[in-house]
Amino acid sequence: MSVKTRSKESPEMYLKSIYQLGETDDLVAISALAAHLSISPVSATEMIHRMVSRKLVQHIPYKGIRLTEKGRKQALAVIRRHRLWERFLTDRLGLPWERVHDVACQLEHAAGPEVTEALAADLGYPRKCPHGNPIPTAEGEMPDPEGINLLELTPGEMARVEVIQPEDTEILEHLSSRGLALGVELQVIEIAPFDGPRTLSIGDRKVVIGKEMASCITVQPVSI
Amino acid sequence: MSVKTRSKESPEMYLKSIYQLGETDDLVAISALAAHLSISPVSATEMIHRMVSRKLVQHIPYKGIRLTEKGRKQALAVIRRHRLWERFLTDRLGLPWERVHDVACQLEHAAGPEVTEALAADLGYPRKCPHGNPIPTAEGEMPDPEGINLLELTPGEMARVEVIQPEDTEILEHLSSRGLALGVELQVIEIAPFDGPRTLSIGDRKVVIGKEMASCITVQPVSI
DNA sequence: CCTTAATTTAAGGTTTACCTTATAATAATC
DNA sequence: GATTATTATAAGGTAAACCTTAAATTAAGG
Repeated sequence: MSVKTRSKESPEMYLKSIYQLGETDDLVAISALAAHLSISPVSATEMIHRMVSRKLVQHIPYKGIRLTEKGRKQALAVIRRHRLWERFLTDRLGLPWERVHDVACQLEHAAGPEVTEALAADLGYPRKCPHGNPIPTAEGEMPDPEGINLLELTPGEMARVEVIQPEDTEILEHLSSRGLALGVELQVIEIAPFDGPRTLSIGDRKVVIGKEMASCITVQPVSI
Repeated sequence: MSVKTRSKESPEMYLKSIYQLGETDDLVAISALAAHLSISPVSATEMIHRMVSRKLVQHIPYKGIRLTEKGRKQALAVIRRHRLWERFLTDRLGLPWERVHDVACQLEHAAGPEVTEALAADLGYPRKCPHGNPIPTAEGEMPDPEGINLLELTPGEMARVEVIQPEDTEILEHLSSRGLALGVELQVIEIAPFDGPRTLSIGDRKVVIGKEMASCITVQPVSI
């Protein structure tokens, strides 16, 4: 038996965040990272220094940070565990997909490769998490995401929901309550002037969602 | 997103230990607790103070400690989660029972009641962990253990293995490699003089195990 | 009763991961 | 080139859990 405080947890959160933020920008600003993790930039800088000394990230002062290959591998391992646990929670335990993120955040730090791969096997090697995000492979590769942003659709176009990005349960429940879910087919009815809120047709109802929200949804256009 | 260090982990380990040690003795010596957790008695005392202020344990100076009702409930909740995860790891992921304890130790801290009960349901509300220990109920009751200690058997008696207590993987693999496993039937062939090592007949082989080891095994006598 | 052993308290230290406030350095823009 | 905003560093603090060493207290046995 041993107690010892788990020290890998925080760095793993950082790795995940840096990876995610790094998908859009090559160099991630520490201030952006701090905001994403809801911590002060000073604390983030401190931690980055520790992670630099562990060769997990590369820091270009006044420019930003970037994962090293080692850091990238670790980040993908954490993301893999996270998304596999999410699948487990929905597929095996029947929890609603809107609510599995937070639990998976706890579980993701507690499972070595042996358990992770056994879990993946049990789940039938799923390729996507319940929100539609691709699950990194055991070899540390992130499959290319498919689809386009909902914002890119023009009125009249139809599409199938591929990814619902937000991690916040409240937001997801909001979207879910309006019929938005993975695989659902929708049609853009109208875009308010000046690139404003979208009016969508989902099933037999009309739903209006703001630009902010719409940008978090990835879709696959389908021919009418 | 939030980082913040998980502070419930250590107290939960203490609760588990105190519960386990409290099964044999009403009052648990802090030194015994410290030894069980591999920490210094001074550190243990410190933590006990914190737990007393949270009304989890009762401390009678120079005598020992005891769980309060609140502490007992929490301890049983942790043990329930632990044993359910163990069952999950063996039953669903196919990991060997000798090796699931450590992983379960990580998972036990990461699951609220919702997840725990969904897990219990998925597993079919098992009543015992893979080592034969009873799983506390969701209501916070610990089922009475059945069986007697292997030490109590006399030569010639036959019995079925009910519980294999040790948590150490090495020890468990040692026992496993000699054919000892839950449900296995054995017969006591001989007890060395002065209450010494036992020679057991398991299947078609003879196995000698020391008193220490034997005391960790609970059996159910079966008529010949 | 007195000594020994166990227990507790005190004092000071460590690590991790956070915080704030303030100053210094750099980048970007006017 | 000077100003502004961002970024970094410095300094000092907090909290949880651990550590050691040393002194004080209490229990228990001869």
